[in-house]
Amino acid sequence: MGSTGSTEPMDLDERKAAILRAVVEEYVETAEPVGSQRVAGSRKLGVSSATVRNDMTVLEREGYITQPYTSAGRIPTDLGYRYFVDHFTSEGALRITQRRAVAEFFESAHRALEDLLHETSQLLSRVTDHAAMVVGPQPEVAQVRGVQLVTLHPGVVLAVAVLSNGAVEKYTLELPDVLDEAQVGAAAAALEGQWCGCAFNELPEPPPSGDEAIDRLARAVRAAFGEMVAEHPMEMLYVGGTSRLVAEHESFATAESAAHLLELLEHQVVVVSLVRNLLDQGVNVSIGSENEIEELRDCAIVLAPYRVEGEFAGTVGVLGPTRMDYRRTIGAVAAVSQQLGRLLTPVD
Amino acid sequence: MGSTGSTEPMDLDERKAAILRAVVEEYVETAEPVGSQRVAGSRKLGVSSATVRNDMTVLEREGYITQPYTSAGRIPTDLGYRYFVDHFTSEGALRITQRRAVAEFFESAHRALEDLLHETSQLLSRVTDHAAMVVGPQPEVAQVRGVQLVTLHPGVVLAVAVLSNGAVEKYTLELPDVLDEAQVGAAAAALEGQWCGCAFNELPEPPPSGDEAIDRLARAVRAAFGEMVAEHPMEMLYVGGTSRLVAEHESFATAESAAHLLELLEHQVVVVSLVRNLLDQGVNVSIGSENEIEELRDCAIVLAPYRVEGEFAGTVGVLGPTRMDYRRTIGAVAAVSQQLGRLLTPVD
DNA sequence: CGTTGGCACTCGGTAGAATCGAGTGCTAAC
DNA sequence: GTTAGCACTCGATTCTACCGAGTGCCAACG
Repeated sequence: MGSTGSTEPMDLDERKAAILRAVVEEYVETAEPVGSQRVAGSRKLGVSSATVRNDMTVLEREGYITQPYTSAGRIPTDLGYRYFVDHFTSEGALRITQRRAVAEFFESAHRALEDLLHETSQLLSRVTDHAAMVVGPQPEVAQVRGVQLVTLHPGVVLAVAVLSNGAVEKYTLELPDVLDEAQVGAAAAALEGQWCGCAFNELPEPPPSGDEAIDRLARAVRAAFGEMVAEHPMEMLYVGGTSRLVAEHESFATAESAAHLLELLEHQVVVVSLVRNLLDQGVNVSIGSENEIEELRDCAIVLAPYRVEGEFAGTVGVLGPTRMDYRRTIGAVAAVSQQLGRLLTPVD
Repeated sequence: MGSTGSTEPMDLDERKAAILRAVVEEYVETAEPVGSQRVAGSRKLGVSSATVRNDMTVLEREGYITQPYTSAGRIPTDLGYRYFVDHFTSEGALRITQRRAVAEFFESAHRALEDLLHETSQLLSRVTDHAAMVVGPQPEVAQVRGVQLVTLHPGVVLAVAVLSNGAVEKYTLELPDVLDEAQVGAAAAALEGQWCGCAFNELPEPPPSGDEAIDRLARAVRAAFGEMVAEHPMEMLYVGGTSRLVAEHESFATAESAAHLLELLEHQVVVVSLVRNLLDQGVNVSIGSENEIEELRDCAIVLAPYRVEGEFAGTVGVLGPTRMDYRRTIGAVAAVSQQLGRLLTPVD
């Protein structure tokens, strides 16, 4: 377990690592600064509290733990949590009840994609006791399977694209021309013919037909879809269990910070790109000050991508206080991401 | 103003009404129990604090105000707020800046329906400083304008219905049969032909074709859509500005209650039916204990339906503490509902 | 030299006492 | 019916004393 040998700066001798581990676990459980006695007593280290104290001063000097005020117990720093996550977290632990909850959920899951993802976020939140996020599959890489244009009112056309991942993209267009049904139908047929099988983020120019009004419509549709792809990172974001953020507020500095978090989570664009950035760097757990966003200074984020047919499809994750049970959380996030990917992979 | 004459139990003589009004306004502003001096002083009642005290004991006996403990100032009861809302709220007041914010928002609004409603909820939240809800147009009453069936994988078909209000309903079907493109297309054409123009909640039985597999698919689609309508009250709910709930937590008993509210707001079904119930009874403002739901005991709900082409289409509303500025809130909700309805009404 | 027991010291948290003051109810006079 | 005066109430604030978990350091020990 305690990795020995390497001269990496992030390395501690075995006993110090065990002490750090004890501090983290104890603090996560009790939310109170943990003293040397508690560590020496409840853990089978076989050393006295004085020895633990000595090691603790070293751990503090190295930045793994800190004391909230002189002569109080120690609490982990972000660096301490980081060490814990990197070293003591390999076997994700998950209570049986939780594991069963996840399994049951995915057994009986039978819904539209949006509902499924939404409820997945609630499941993950329930299992981890933290706020949960689910980023839906990227529609960009999905292929177009159908195009439909519907006249809602004269001069107003709704463009609908059905994608291979089950998502439906749509855009309401207001047109300069008023087209009759036949013209709209012709445009739809032309687009569908050309776009079926194409990736949604690379739609080719529609072929010119005889009719200028039809072509104008077709080009408008393409422009609208192109803009959708470009503008938003269009992945849908589902957030569940935000109430846990405020229930956890003991762990946060003020109630205000919880409010800030809630506000942050309402900005899909921000969250989606945050998640994407982290994952691009290969990060699965981001702790406190490792986050660049100020509001997340007291938070930890645990992410796991899910795969469909071997391809990266989306991400599930959790947002909670740095003082969280990382083993359980990581285990739960991993389990859910895996099951979700499995469920979304067509069976045949 | 102070309605005179009628023998309704809910009636107060003019001065008592003025005192009640002062208590509400003062308490809403300061969040502190208001005493007789403050009322006598800051208001031009022309009576002494002793007189105010006498009236206050009456108001308390009648249940309009209460004191949190002996010999403290008075705070309004739910009944007191109710009287205030019913009598002093007729002319909705709205600050110029807010009114402009609403106007600007709806000037530049150009989005898909979902995005629009979502952002409307955020607007309303910003303007009122409370959590805001927007219930989307009911898809049931909308007419079908297009039907499409798309084979996602062999044996898995996505059924899509485009509705006249711009909404798109979809359902993923898993089939016993594996159909080829021609068969799926035939089924889609049959359904589209028969359903176009029909209300989404009253889709007729598809006509039998020659092919049993096609008919099975068509019936499955109808069953799926029928189930969607029956199961959920399918109106989409958009909630914005939940962070205000916890920012307001001074007004709520505990931080827990804020957590409960957040959880409640995540259950679309509950909220939608709550809103519907209130509105069915012609209620626009529901205060504290008037709500049947326990969690809303400290909350007030302010609602306003919006109309499209004269028809009831949906609802916008606000959820905040009972201690809110009702005049401003009611004004804002009314303004937003009106503008939203106007925007959704086709121009020509 | 690493480990351990002993000990003086620190400092947040809690409990209790004293105080303050806004506000009330009541009574008597206007 | 209204008002001034007055004794009284009670939450909020401040101050004090005290407790005790926990530390850092030192001297002794194997």
